[in-house]
Amino acid sequence: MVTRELLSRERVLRVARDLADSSGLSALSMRRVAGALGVEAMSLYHHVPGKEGLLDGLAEQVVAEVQQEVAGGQGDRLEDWRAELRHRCLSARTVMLRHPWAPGLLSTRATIPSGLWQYYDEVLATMVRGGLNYHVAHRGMHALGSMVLGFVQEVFSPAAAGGAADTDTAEQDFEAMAATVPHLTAMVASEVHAAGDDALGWCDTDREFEFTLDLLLDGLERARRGSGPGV
Amino acid sequence: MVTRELLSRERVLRVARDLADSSGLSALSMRRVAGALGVEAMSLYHHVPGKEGLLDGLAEQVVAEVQQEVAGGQGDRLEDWRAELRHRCLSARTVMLRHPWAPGLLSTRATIPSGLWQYYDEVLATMVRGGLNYHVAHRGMHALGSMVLGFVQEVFSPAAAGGAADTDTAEQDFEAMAATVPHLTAMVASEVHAAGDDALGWCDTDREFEFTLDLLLDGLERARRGSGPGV
DNA sequence: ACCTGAACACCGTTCAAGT
DNA sequence: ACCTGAACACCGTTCAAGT
Repeated sequence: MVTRELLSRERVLRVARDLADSSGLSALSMRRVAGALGVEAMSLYHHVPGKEGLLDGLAEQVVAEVQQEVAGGQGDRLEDWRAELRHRCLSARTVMLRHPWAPGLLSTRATIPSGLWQYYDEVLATMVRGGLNYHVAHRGMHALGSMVLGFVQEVFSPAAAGGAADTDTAEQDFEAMAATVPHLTAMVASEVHAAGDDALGWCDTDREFEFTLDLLLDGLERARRGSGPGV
Repeated sequence: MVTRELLSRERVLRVARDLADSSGLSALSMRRVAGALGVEAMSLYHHVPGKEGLLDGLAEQVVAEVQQEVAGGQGDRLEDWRAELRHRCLSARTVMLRHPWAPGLLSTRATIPSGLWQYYDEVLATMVRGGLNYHVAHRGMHALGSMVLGFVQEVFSPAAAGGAADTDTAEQDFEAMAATVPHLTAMVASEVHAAGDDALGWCDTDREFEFTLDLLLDGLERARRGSGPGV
């Protein structure tokens, strides 16, 4: 009889990632992952809270991989904020090309992978360091959207996943947030204050959408006139 | 006994859309759709080629709905290309807000909904009419990406859906394309010619990604200096 | 032609049982 | 504690049978 390596959350997620890489997301079943580990499907439940939990773990793993890629590409932090964000987007993109299923996975998660808060806080910090005020930075976050994750989409729309949006969360642990994602917290505070009484309007998605749209259209107009980024 | 309305592809798709609206994409099963129609699951196969075919039909239906929204919003074609594209993006967006599952569905289809070719041809035509040459227009198509569909993502990455990319299709029915999507055909021809010997490089996705990225970063830099679109 | 019942090969997950 | 077998409630789809 062969001494089998012990099962673990890490081992389950690693095998799941490899299976997705080789056969696509749709081939990811509990039974299939278990099979690849030489184990019964039910054994997975001791290391992962069900299928949805496994997918959440996979999403977090991808975010971590992006962070590694960003850090690995260069030791020092780039001085120019645009260069830094550019590096981040391109690094993220190589990760997404490695895992073509990742954008689809990330965009359908009902809950945001925990590591992503920190990631976005870093993106925001880069903008603020570059001299963007919170308002412009806020729009910048929407505009770059999931470009900082290496693909183009409004990353998380829980409604799309079939779940209801949880609007309370943001306020709920506001203080806990301040410690771990200081820039995001400050931005939200600043934007809510600027919105005045209309607290719900602090993140007017329609307006963000139009901002991004105009950014692109204006850029294309400049390219048309031959003064855009290297064509 | 009740005289039952005859089943039809249209009726199946309509009920499927309503079911997705009310319960999300994950609730869409052949058995559930059939149940909503008061019929057995197997009956659907006479009007729709399986589950995947039903989802394809749903995707086409959404594209058609976008076209209707674009046309309904205004009788005449807007004179300014930017205003026209802006109208298109915002119209598409209201459709996506109506069907939150649509972006996720569209982005995971293995084959492109047929109506979309025409739609994109119209977008391209608008750019060309506006004075963008094919090269800039090509980049514009990538930059606006799925914004013209009301959400932000590189729309179709068949690889993400678990299927292999079909690189032959584009050349295969090139001549048939010329009739139905003249602008797209002309653009492809122009870009392939410009790429010279490196025929594979006519659509260098990496370069398109960077172009869009720089468009956004440059726009944000302008906003930082206070000269961007209305902040 | 259109619809159906039974059947097949899969799912995710629960639960009581093993070690 | 960790893993398992059997079972349950679901899937998509095939196929022979009905009308």
